[in-house]
Amino acid sequence: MSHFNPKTNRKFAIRAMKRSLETIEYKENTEALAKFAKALGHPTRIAILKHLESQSCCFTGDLVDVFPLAQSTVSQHLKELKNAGLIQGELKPPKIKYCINQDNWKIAKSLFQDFFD
Amino acid sequence: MSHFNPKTNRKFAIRAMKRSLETIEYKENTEALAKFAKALGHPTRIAILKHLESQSCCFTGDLVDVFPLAQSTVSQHLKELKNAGLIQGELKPPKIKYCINQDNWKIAKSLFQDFFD
DNA sequence: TTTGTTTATCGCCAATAGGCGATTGATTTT
DNA sequence: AAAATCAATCGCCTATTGGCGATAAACAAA
Repeated sequence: MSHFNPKTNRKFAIRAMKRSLETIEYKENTEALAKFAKALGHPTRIAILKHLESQSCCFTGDLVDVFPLAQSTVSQHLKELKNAGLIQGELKPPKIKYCINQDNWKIAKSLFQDFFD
Repeated sequence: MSHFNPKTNRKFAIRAMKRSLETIEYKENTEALAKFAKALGHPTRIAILKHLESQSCCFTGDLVDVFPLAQSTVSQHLKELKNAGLIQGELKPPKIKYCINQDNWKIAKSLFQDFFD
């Protein structure tokens, strides 16, 4: 089936257009995995997590010293890792000690494992 | 150490400001892992890869039928997966058959494995 | 109470991502 | 040669990301 576009003087295919306004239904693990992956999708955040793994825990300020980034930028990355559930902050006033969230870390680990067979 | 801001009538801390215009040096694997993770950071792309795993291979059109997304949108996701090296396209004119790129898949798998201990 | 220390948040900006319809280009089929 | 099929790309739009400096908020220390 085709139609004619007088403006361009060309044929064009009729296509059934779609709109994803009907929010897509994914299998449950799909979105969880994508969320973890997205949080890991920046080299600075990978590096932060590696640092937390080796140090077990650390303060925001420690990371600011490690990376050539503004304090606000580091804080923003920490926020994203926290929102994804990969880390957690413990108040040690006036500092905050960040650690890997072991429960979610295990979940993420197994989601990636399953995904890659 | 602190200074005084006459505009706001407040003290403020002096902070050594940083600029990351000096492009950051990460360990090699860090950026590779982040790149893979970024490509996996969208549920549609996860779903596409799961589909490719189960079917071994498929055409763009098949995916357009599976997802309630426009053909151009699906094509865009495929492009990103291809750029990340996770899939590859084989010409079967006039179609294109997409498959998992097994070599890079193995690399990604081991990077994630190592990362999660 | 004031000062200093530490971290989060705000406002701004530029760049990227994600979605779409329309179009193009390649290739088969008729 | 003409028509149909298929996938990539273009242009457009909006939303999100990533960076920064400045400010605010919380608390310890003096």
